[in-house]
Amino acid sequence: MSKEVDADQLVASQLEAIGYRYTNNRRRLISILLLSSKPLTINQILKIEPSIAQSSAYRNLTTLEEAGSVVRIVTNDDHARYELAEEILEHHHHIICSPCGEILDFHLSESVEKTLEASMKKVASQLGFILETHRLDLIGTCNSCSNNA
Amino acid sequence: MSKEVDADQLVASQLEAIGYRYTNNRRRLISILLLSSKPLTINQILKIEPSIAQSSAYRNLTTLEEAGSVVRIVTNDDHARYELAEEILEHHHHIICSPCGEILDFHLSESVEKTLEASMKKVASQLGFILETHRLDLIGTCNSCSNNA
DNA sequence: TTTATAATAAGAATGATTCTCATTATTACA
DNA sequence: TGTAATAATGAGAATCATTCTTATTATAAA
Repeated sequence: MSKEVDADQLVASQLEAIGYRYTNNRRRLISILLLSSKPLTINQILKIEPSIAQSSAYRNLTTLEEAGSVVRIVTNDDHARYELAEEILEHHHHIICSPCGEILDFHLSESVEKTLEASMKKVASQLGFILETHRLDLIGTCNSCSNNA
Repeated sequence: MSKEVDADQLVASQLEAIGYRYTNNRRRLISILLLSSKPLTINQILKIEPSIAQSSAYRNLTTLEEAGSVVRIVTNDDHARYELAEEILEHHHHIICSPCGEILDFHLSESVEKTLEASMKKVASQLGFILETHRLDLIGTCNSCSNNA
């Protein structure tokens, strides 16, 4: 009962819920993201799977985002990156290398996460917001950028 | 001894440090950001001060970012926003309305902030990153978008 | 002042992303 | 099992925020 199978079924039902099909291109995109441990740019995805047309990749990743299967991440780097939604990957955060734009995932301990969540809930209600989710990004310089400096 | 004066002097020295001048356009941009309680898009800034050429606004905000006076914030909304750097505004976080892209600032209590910081330091060193800063964004729906839904 | 350099404004160029449209695949159902 | 209706695809055109170019103007140093 691999994680891959679960993800596949989940995505299938998420697409179906909004009247879309789980086509070969979409399966391929999900599988690429599943094998990657970090968010990927469109270019990185197309390098892995050159047979998908660029316009289809953009269109399908947008569709998968609407379905709630994929998340689009933008940073100051000018290429957006895509990764599987937290429903598939588990809740996590990003550490971003500001020189090269590379993004890695990490997890906070459950207790820190709980503390944070309580504070955020309070803040959101004070400001009249309905809270959907939160995002914690660490910004810094990765090992290889440090060495090439 | 207003905050405005302090900010002005700080920006002046930040620009000087990298060999740039604190011109009228740049003063105007800083003053607009100082009066705003939230990050602004280029369009919002130009609406407030239409006499600044769009290209100058982009160029100068980039210059001010290099100087460390201003921060550029990108979200999934496709207009970047600018606000004064934390050295001027104090450390804070953002709550973002996903329907309309609006961003408000908020603060976490010092104790929560401390807890977070300790965790982040650990994570960064484990991943071989030199940590610069962090960013916590709450994503949700603001009051007026809730009402118009 | 004169001279060198920085800043400005206008518009052109760039490039990621989105859109268009003709073609192909898939589903529903007769 | 075909056929109509609809969704997905791929190629390239279009869009639009941002950056670049260039000629001109302002500023600072000597």
